[in-house]
Amino acid sequence: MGDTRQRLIDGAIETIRRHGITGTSARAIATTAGVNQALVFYHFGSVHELLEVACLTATEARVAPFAERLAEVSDLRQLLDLGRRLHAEERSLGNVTVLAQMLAAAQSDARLAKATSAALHLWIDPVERTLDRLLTGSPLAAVVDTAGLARAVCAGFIGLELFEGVEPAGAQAALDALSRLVALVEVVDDLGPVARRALRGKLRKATP
Amino acid sequence: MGDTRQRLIDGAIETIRRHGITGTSARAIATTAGVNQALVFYHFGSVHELLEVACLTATEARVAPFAERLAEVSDLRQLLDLGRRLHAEERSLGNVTVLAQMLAAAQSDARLAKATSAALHLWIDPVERTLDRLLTGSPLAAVVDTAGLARAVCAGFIGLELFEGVEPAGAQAALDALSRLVALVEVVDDLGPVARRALRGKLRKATP
DNA sequence: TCCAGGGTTGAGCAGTCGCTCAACCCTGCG
DNA sequence: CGCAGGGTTGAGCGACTGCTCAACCCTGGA
Repeated sequence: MGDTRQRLIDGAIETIRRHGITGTSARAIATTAGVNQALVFYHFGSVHELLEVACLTATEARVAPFAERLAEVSDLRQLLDLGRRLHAEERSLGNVTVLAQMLAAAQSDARLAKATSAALHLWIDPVERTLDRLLTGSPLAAVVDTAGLARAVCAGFIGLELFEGVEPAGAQAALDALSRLVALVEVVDDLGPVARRALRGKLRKATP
Repeated sequence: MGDTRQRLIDGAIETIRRHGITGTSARAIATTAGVNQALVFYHFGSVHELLEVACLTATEARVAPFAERLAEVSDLRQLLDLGRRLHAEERSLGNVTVLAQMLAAAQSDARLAKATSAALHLWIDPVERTLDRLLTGSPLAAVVDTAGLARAVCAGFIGLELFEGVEPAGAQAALDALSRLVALVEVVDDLGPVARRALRGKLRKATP
């Protein structure tokens, strides 16, 4: 019966969400899971192990619907709008609270860092692949590093997730502003040879 | 004698940096400060209070050299390059570890959230003012919300700070990619009436 | 019917947490 | 000199931490 195991994973996710990493202990997890605290160690060996599994599980669940819709995205602006809608319409879909909290905890725990990195790439990799797809054939492809850009996009999302706790309105405003910025980039892409020549010239002399 | 008080603040900052929020207790802070643990409560009343002061102090110290150089920035690209250099040349200048960790902890503690928000604005506000200055007169000013954009920029920095622990190379790549993206935006700004008309048209039909 | 074994339980261990407190040192003022 | 008071100390409180363990329930096979 994997029932208790699953309840513990769900309990861990729920506990991190509601009380942060600092408020997440074996007993706290077991309580929200409605289960005896000794079962944490019977099923996972340690709280660390459970947290790792929980982080991966939570991230996988959040990434899934996002990755599906990524396939339908056909330009940069749609990509960002997708993120913005996910963030706005349903926090349980778009948010990355668990991952953000785990990243903070992983900062001082090498074992957690490895598993958290894996979860992080569940976000980075699909975004990077989508960027690769969108930018092939575009003059942007020559100058923009999709790997770096994907990391920047994910870092932004994670940072905004942390803002939510202390300044709820700020996250949405930031996403809106970004959405408009991306529209500008696309304009460059639309403008034809004159703009592209200017762009290349500018980048040549300005890029380090 | 404000000596002990200051040592405790420095100790708190150092402890958060080295061991994260989860590894930061009154005893741990006192130990790295070389001071008796009871002094935490004598000088600050509670660990919460000390953490709040430490977060504000650390953030102020990091913001100061950044804000100085902000005055010399004359376009968007220089702004991002400044952030990139600060991040690269000296972690103790550019990084925002303490703030990132406090934001994570504040997620589940309303009292911490207030002070952390204040520290957060030590970053957001100068960036927003600089963006306001850079964009006055530019056609970008009409479409880009500087408040939102400033939050997006800071969120990106904070997210990248968390990346550093689990994927050290990723942060720099992300900053490089962003720097190139901003160069594109400036190209739009340089291009004259044709591009601006296209830009306005695109934004009109695409902005929700 | 018995028994083996996965799953579960509450008690409890050693250690740490935030925090308090009486006792102390040291400096400066009357 | 005495003594008040800011600053400091180590001990210790109750609560909580990760984790262990013997005892238990329950189901399935012999």
